[in-house]
Amino acid sequence: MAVKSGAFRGSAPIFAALGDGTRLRLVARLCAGGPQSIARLTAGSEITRQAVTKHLLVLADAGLVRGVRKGRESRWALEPEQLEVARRYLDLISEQWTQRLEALERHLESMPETKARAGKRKRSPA
Amino acid sequence: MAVKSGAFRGSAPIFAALGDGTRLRLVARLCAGGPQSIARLTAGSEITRQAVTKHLLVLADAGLVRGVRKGRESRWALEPEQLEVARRYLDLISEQWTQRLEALERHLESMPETKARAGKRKRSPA
DNA sequence: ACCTACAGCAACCTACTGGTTGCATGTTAG
DNA sequence: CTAACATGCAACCAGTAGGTTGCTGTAGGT
Repeated sequence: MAVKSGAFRGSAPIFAALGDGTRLRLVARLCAGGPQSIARLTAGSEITRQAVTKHLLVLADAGLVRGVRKGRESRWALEPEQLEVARRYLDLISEQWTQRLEALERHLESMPETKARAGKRKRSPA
Repeated sequence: MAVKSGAFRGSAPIFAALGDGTRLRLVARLCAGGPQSIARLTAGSEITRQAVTKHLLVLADAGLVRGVRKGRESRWALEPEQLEVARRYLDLISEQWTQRLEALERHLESMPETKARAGKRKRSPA
């Protein structure tokens, strides 16, 4: 319920931004190496500087990253807030799922005699 | 470092699968409503049954969901393991980022006199 | 002043993605 | 047996995504 009501509205673009190997690598690099210029991020990568730029723009669009022009280079840094949003969303789903399981278990335990349909019980009660 | 070494190898496809609004809605529905048939998942959705099927297949490909044919219908259920993988990945990145920040702070505090470059100090030491 | 490195912009190409329609197949209820 | 239902499979289509090349602009070093 709670999961359906709006919390996820903004989450999909974040996941989509993280859903590309190259971009995920960029995020990891920015996380491990701190704010870096495009040229530095391109070095060691298999792709072109322009491709890196595009990916950074996608990440920025999702709010995962932010870049400021500093002199002749532009430094890009991780912006952890949206990352937290995604994390919270996954937490929410996980939690809701386990709640479902527990509720189901309780339900099954509360009516072993109600209809006494053999084969559906978890613990055969002697 | 740790974030670069392999942990993310399988994460990108998971994020990619979650990176679509329709699919995210499906996940939410499966989470809130439990295992359901395709027809039931299609009801209330704007798209075709076939589209739903395709999305389910994508989710299944990422290991997020699993479906078994039961009679004339096939019941699809959430598979929370891969969800956990994604969650752990985000945890890892977040943690690593805060560690970076703390290390940076310690570093700045440990050398206010080393070179004494004015304007970079956090607390002007009188 | 000049050369070089860093970056932005635009056009273009290929492949994949989300979605559709149409038809075939298996299953359950009468 | 037959009708209605739930799926599966295949072809097809438009739009977008990832990537490239080429050119322009601008900031720094010497």
